[in-house]
Amino acid sequence: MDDIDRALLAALQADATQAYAALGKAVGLSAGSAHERVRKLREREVIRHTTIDVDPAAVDRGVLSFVMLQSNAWMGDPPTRDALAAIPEIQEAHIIAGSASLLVKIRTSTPEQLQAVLRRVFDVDGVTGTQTIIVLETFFERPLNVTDPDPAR
Amino acid sequence: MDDIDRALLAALQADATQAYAALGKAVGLSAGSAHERVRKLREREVIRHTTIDVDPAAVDRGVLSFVMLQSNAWMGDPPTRDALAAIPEIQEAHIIAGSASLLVKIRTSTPEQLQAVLRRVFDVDGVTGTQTIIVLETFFERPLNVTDPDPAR
DNA sequence: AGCATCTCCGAATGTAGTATGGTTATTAGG
DNA sequence: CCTAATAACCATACTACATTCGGAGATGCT
Repeated sequence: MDDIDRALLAALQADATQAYAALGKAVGLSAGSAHERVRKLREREVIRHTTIDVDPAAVDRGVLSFVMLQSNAWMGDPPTRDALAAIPEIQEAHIIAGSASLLVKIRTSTPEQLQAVLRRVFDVDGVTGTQTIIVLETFFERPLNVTDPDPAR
Repeated sequence: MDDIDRALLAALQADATQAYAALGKAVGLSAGSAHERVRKLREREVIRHTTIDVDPAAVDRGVLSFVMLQSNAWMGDPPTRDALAAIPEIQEAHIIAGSASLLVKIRTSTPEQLQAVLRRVFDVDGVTGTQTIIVLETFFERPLNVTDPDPAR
């Protein structure tokens, strides 16, 4: 994992459809060598998937919200994860420190649909309350930064 | 945007490297027709990018947190967006309704680095306070659901 | 210094992306 | 209901790229 690998990751984050010849040119390698490095990055699972970024509004998921869940028990076990994963509108779920215990990211078509999802969330074992944060506008959502050095090391 | 388009989106979300022949087979079309549909989805920008999913821990961004920012003025303007976008550790930034006014998603190598980022956030014009949510464990982060019908319509 | 390992390149082979033309299905209008 | 126009689909051909290979150079370890 050197600077070339990081440059390859950044280039692929920006556009994963480009040819290895172009990729190699961008980092100063031949197409074959670029290919070999990318293959290894996939093998090591530094690159986990190749995927597409879909416009939420175009598929009727224009309403974004974050919901913090209070609970009366430890929620870090598989049954809770599976119950949340079964709700398709939930895009992310995290266990958090602090007064709440879970944070989920939800995308729905309308606020009414959000209400329907919250009803399902309340049915998850252990959930005793919710606090909803409605997003009015998204400034940006971008790939994880891979190039910036870490000043601490 | 019919069921076939949605199936194509779902298949590409799962694996954007697969050949059009396989893609067509998955949705019941020839390779050429699948290609044509995907081309149009890109043209319409339903598909915004093709990108890779990088393991945060592998690039030293293993610490995830969400931070809510209080402010003493309206923060929905470009200067605020640009100031936040200039901080590479910030992966998402949203304007939210409620007592805070912004929510940002931050990935750092360590809690100490998070502290350094928060210092930079405080220097953004208008920011009067922060509330930090540390993520202990991520249950899942997955692509936007594109297949489930919306029961409301 | 010597050996092993790794990374690179350039050329080959095979596979997949892309463009084309003709056919069928779908829709709109008379 | 019938016709015309449009759009979607398929099969084929062509081009470009991914992938593999052998060999050369660099790097690091003993």
